[in-house]
Amino acid sequence: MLKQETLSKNQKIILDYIEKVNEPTKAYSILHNVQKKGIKAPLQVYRALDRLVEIGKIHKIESRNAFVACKNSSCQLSKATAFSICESCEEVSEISDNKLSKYLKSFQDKAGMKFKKYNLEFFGLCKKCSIK
Amino acid sequence: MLKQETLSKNQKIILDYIEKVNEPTKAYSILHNVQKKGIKAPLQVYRALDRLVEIGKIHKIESRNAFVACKNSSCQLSKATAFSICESCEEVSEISDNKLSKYLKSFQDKAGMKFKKYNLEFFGLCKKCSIK
DNA sequence: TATTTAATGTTATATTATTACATAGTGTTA
DNA sequence: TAACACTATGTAATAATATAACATTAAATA
Ligand SMILES: [Zn+2]
Ligand SMILES: [Zn+2]
Ligand SMILES: [Zn+2]
Ligand SMILES: [Zn+2]
Repeated sequence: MLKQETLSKNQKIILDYIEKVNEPTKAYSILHNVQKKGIKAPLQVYRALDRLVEIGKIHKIESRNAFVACKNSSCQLSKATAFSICESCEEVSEISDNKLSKYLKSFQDKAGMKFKKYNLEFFGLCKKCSIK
Repeated sequence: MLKQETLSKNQKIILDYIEKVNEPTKAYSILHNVQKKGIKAPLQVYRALDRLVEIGKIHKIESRNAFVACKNSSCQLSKATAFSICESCEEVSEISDNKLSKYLKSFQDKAGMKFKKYNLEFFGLCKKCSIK
């Protein structure tokens, strides 16, 4: 049985906002920007974020404590994510590379640990920032 | 010219503690445990942590906001890190796999971004937790 | 309907991290 | 030595991120 696909009111409001801004967004910035829609407390934001991450609609950029909408048809429910992050302008893009994801999904730990998920973050300078 | 190798007093105290506990440790837990050594404020801990990360003596586990000592001869100064994390017991180990690091170091982004650093975190169940 | 599961609302609080400013040590060089 | 730069330190206050606890409501399902 699949996880529910229909979003609740708060979940919709928050996903809409994240998709609209189209760049990494932080929880409290989301909160400030959706207060006019009736969302008043951090917890309402964090609960929606948790759920949206769980169903793969958004991802958390761990090194930045920020959230982005998934650009990659929901990444098999958030199990395999990779991002490039510009250390100058903080632009983030989701990497969609079949070879890379195959390689990582099948990566076998020496200690025999079985992996269910991974998150990879690359850091560097984006094209714009590297010519500056 | 290489970054300075000699650690300051606070840096030594904090690195010693992290190496001793030998598991992911959080900043405020470090603070509580080194107060008897004269470290009184969060900032003293965070400053030392920043420096130790910079010189590759420790790494930050981004998804856990925790720090571990490097097990891998300093990871070329923190530029290329990979960890496995057990979602049940929270055990973390640093992955040392030549093929993996070669593959990731040479990974070429489609947008032409040049990477200088990466961090990879795998999640799953460790051996102990998977037989439970 | 009765039950249970998911979502919401609200207040308070915990946890993680930084700003700002003052001071002290260390090495370099004029 | 004096002036300077640089690194590290000390301290207080506060910002930013995230969760606990508890009450209520809505939706799903048996
Ligand atoms: Zn995705
Ligand atoms: Zn950039
Ligand atoms: Zn290392
Ligand atoms: Zn485990």
